Amino acid sequence: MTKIASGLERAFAGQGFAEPSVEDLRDAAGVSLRTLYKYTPSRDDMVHAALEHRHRRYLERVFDALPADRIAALDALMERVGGWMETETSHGCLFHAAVAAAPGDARLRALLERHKGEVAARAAAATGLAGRGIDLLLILEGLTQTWPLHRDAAVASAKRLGRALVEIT
Amino acid sequence: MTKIASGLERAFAGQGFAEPSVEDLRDAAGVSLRTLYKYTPSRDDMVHAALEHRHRRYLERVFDALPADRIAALDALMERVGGWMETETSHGCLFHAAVAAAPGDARLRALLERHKGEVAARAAAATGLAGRGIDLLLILEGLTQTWPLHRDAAVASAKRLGRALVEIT
DNA sequence: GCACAGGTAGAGGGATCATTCTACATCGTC
DNA sequence: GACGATGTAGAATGATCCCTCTACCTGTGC
Repeated sequence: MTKIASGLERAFAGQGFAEPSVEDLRDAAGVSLRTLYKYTPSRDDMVHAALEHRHRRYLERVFDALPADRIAALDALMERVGGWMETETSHGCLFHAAVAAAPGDARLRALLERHKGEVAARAAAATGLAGRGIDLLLILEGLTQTWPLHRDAAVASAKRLGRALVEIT
Repeated sequence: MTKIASGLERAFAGQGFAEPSVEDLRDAAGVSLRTLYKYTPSRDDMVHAALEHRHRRYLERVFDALPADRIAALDALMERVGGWMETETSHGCLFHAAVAAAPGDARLRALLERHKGEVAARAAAATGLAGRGIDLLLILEGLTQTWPLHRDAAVASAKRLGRALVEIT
């Protein structure tokens, strides 16, 4: 159920992965404990479901229908990530936070890898910078991490670095 | 006691912030529970002590005695961060991980802010790129986050972006 | 009108954990 | 060689948490 995943995502994004108890998660999901455990049979599964949901939402919101022009696409990309941070999360990347909270969970690590891989590929495709996926991912990661402290200045910095990357390509 | 802080740092870096029990932390610190609680009266204080210790070690290892030449300093900076990741942490930045684990802790957030501010200032000073602290911080954050997945390719990418930043300055 | 699939509310078990407290050992100093 | 400060070992406590289970409700197809 997407309503459950959506509620779980909101709870983890707002309170982190350690703090919310399963009863908090139940309230956020808006279902009973029994139903919650039916779709996500353990707390780890709740984390997983929340991240799967976020993955889809992130890709859609950040990469859909970017401008065709390369510079415009880069600028729009950075602005959308800034906008995502503004409305969706107060601090950093939820996938990295999840892995940091449970460093031993291989399933989570695989999900992180898949998420970042797809972000890099989509960024490279959207800007026509084939083979520069890692550079773009590095800028996006840097933006995501510095945004909470520097806000618009971080977005401006990411745009600057994006342009610089184009110039040396 | 620096021995306690050092052991705590090692435990949190290896197991994350949620997993290790206070008894695990006691073992890592190499003292008794009583002594541990004497110097760090709560588990939160243990986290704080570990991060203070890491802050000092990081600055020393990454920024001490960098080359005078700008490009050489930038390259060395990226390589040192890569080396730090290699030996000191398997995943991401410990300060961000700590804040992600306890999003409500204002003391932790202040420590993160201080740490990142000092990193940005030192990076700008070491490379003579005054006013470009945010750009450098963004690259360093991006490197730290992408290193676990891309290793040497992440370091190479950070060097490339550092050079590109110099070219447009 | 009824049976049933799937929902809610919420109490309870079993385990873990942070913190405190008691009892004993060690070591430097006079 | 005795004393006080400081350390160790580890049990006890009180709370929290994940997960299961019981008992009851609701809506839909026939």
